Amino acid sequence: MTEEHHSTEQQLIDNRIEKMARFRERGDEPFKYRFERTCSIADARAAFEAAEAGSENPEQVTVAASVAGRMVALRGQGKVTFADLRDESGRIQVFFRSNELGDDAYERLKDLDIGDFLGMEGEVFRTRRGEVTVRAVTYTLLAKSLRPLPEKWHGLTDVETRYRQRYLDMVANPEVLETFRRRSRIIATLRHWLTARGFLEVETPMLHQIPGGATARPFVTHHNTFDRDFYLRIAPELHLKRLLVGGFEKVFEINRSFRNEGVDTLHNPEFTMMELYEAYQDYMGLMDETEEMLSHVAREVTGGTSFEYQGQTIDMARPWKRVSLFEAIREYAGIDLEPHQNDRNAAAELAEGIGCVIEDAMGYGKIVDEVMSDKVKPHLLQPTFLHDYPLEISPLAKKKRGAPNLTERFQLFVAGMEMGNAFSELNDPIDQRERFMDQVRQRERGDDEAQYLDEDYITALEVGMPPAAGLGVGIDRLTMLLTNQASIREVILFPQLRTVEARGAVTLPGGPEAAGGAETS
RNA sequence: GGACGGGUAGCUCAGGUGGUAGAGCAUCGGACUUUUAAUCCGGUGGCCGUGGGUUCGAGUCCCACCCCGUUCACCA
Repeated sequence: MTEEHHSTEQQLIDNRIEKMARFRERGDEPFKYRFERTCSIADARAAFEAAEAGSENPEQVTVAASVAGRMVALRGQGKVTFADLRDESGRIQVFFRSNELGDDAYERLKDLDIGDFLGMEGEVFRTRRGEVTVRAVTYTLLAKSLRPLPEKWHGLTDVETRYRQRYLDMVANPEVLETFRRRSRIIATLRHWLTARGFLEVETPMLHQIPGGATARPFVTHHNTFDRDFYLRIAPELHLKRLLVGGFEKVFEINRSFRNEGVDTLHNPEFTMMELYEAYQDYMGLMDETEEMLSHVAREVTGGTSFEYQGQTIDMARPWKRVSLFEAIREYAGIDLEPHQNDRNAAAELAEGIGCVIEDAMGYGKIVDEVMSDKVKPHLLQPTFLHDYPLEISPLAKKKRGAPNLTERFQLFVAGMEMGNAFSELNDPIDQRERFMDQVRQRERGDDEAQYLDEDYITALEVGMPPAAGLGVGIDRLTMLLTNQASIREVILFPQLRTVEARGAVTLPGGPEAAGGAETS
């Protein structure tokens, strides 16, 4: 052995590079520029089957077709070779025969590998074994694949590789494509439903000077020429409501928010939210609309309102259960926190009595929230609205009519997951300032998730915002529900994982050392 | 951050009590003109996650660390 040590993987790659080089030596560029297909693979199959069905001699039917796709299997058998070709529409068997292609072209099949993209002109026919197949009249290599694909039978199961190299996951596990098609359809359906009802789709900043609209820790980033820090938004809420001040009456945004919190099966640092705001509406009216909208989406993407989620049957048919937060706590936790709104310690004692972990820093609102999360949420399998939340954990919601310690707020739960959050929007600037000040006091007491005072937002409310209701829906979780996935990472194309040292890693431009070096405009 | 499970060939996985690292698929060579997890014959291929330690000897035992998954805590 005179050569230096090569890994198995490198040997497999070297083989393919040599094959690629042979194409070049023959003057056949292994990475083509264009190929004229006459049809997709699914259409080729459909056209053939239609012709066959309409023929008196079905055995003799052939249909001409040019198709292209990735070769995903190869079965050589001497002077004939079978392969499987796949495009986005489906898979079809292709057939190469020595005496039809000629010896030279047939020999060159040896320089093809699984994973290569091929284009071919051929005749669709049915083999003796009954499989619809394209017989190649000519074929051409469209793009060479230089790395081996995962094994054909077991595919790719290693979750880490599936997430880090999603393209391999997609090639090896076609059902992954289906999950993300459905995600796209969920979003398209929502968008269509909203725009059809007069909602205007808008885009508001993701770089915020003051992170607001939610209780969460933000990511910090830095603008060089302004020489100041920005925060990646934790919610679009405050900007969307400024648009109601400005004169839009129905707006929505579907895009990413970022929260610098833990990662688990329900949380990714960047996630997609749909938020909508509707002037002259309140939270009860919005509950009706939420029901209508989401049951419509479920029907559009699953074919019905009833479907399986992780072994449970979920039924999204209207109407959905509506129960006040305190009633739900009485029902599922067996304690009544409602009478203790001015006695935080009594509430804490009751909560601890049923096994909840209550910290000293937690106020009444957080205790209620804790009990709900711990004892109520897991029971809410069928779509359920909990409504009327404590004031102190709802700083952007209007006080409930006739119950000023509560807010007109609801959350939607399905399959034990929080899916949505909504309220009658607080539009009294004096009240809003007080609520913000209360948050600021909580922050000063060490709660780093408490909200910041946003003076400009108060100014906007002072200009005047119409009564309105707003809703946020977690699109990733909605997608989990409607694709029967247990982890949020299965519905995010490129979920965030810890970085590992990449092979051939390069230093990124624009880093601290490179600052000022690269002029880009 | 804690607990539990995992990391062995390109992929999927085996490797009782420590003793030269295995299979299937893929790959390479050969046979084969209707196969489809094609078949048959032969071959190549390994920093056993990383770094220490114990030992004559470590994939295996000990310690630390890295990464992934589940879960608890926190959160949406």
